[in-house]
Amino acid sequence: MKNASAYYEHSCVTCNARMHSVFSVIQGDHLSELNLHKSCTTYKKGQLIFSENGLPMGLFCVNSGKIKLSTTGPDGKEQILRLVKGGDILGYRALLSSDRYHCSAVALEDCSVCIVDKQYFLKLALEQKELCVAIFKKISEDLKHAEQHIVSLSQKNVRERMAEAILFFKATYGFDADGQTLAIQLSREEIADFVGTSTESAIRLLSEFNGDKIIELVGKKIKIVNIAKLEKTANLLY
Amino acid sequence: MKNASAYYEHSCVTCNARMHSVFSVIQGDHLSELNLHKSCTTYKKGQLIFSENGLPMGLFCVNSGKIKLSTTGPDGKEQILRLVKGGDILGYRALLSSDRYHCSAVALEDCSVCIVDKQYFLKLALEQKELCVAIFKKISEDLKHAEQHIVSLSQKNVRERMAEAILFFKATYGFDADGQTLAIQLSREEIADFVGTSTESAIRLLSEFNGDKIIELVGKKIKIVNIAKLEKTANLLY
DNA sequence: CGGAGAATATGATAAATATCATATTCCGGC
DNA sequence: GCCGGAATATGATATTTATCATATTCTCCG
Repeated sequence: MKNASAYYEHSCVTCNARMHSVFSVIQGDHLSELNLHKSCTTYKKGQLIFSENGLPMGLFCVNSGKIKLSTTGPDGKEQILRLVKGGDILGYRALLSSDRYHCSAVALEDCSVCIVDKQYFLKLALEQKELCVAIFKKISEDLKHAEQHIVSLSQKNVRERMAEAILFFKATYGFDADGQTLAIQLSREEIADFVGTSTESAIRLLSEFNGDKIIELVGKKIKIVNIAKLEKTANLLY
Repeated sequence: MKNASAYYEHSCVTCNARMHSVFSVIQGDHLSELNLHKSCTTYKKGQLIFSENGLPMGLFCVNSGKIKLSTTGPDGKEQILRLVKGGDILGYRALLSSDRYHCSAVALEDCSVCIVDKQYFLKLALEQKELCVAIFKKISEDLKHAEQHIVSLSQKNVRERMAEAILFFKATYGFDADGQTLAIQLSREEIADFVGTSTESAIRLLSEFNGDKIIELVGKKIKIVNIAKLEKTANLLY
């Protein structure tokens, strides 16, 4: 894979993704100031954006593309912890707690990402109350999701978790134009690393869901054909 | 159990627990102001402090005592998500994200807790930068712990998770005066609800660890007699 | 002090899931 | 277009863990 990241120009003032991000509350002069403290980069599919144990140099703002956040377990197995899309911020936890990254971020498809200077972001977060509130909300949501994930891993079987995962992929990335096919393509291994199961079990479950007419497997893509049954299979609480 | 909570007096200015909390950064006039916006309550062992789906009315600051944060899974089984002690704050996630509680808080032993007025806390958090930073750090740490819990549940077996849980209890609450016995007493069911296993499996594992001379079961209390072996059994990464 | 219900303990069995083995298909590079 | 390695698929088996059953012990309360 050709993996050279490329610099490109993109203004915060006109940025579309910003409007869906924590920075949507920033206006006027602060916005052009923000623009002066960031640079833009593109990443090719598969490329590493930052790495477990690394020190954060800035805050990543995803302009477009999909990114996985994952960490390596004690036996070297990957665990996918979060999935990120345009409008999301990335690497904020390590930044806000003066910690190293505990996840790696890898592009799931070609991405464009801005990097906001660390000091400037921290200053802005403390000065702009609306931004501060937005960050509180963002991190609180991530904590809530993580704790819901804990409950699922702890109390649901693999079949339920797989159904839940498919619904989560849908909630996060939505559908292709057909309104049925998931707009994200993950390998079976990646799905297993999110669900918390073996690759073979993940493959088997997807194949079963296919047989049960809950989903259809179109190449590597997943089409949801019976969402009611999928929700029932997921044994949802929330 | 007699469960009437009692009001009592306790000043923030002289509060010992405060020095280990996010409010350690508050000083001078702000401190006496904080004192005017809080009230103190005691809770008996087993008493509910707040409840899943409830609306937060204020921020809880634990003065003394131990508290569990747990949520109910899809089939009614309890999941313990966090363990809290003196100096910790409680209920901040719902407050910061204008959400309802997604956990219940129950006293594991007699507790004294202060409740800071919601509006005042939010105002103070946005005005006092040091407090804001402390909150960022606190919530970031909780997110990190939650994500480490996800990795364990996903990739470790019950034996490893049980060993890890015992080490976590030790890290959170420490030992009794003998330097070996865990200072927290949980039922086997509560341990199971933290580890993510059945009560019987939890009992069996503890009994096995006892047989392996890793721990000793002194009544309902757990004594760590071979911490090196316990750490090895936990298959730690971090 | 005694008895009832809960908590703990332990064995037997069933169910869920991982692991191992082996095809089959897919896909990028030549 | 075709080759080789990776990804996907599927069966057989082993392992882990939950569930069910039944003692035993503890604890609280009258």
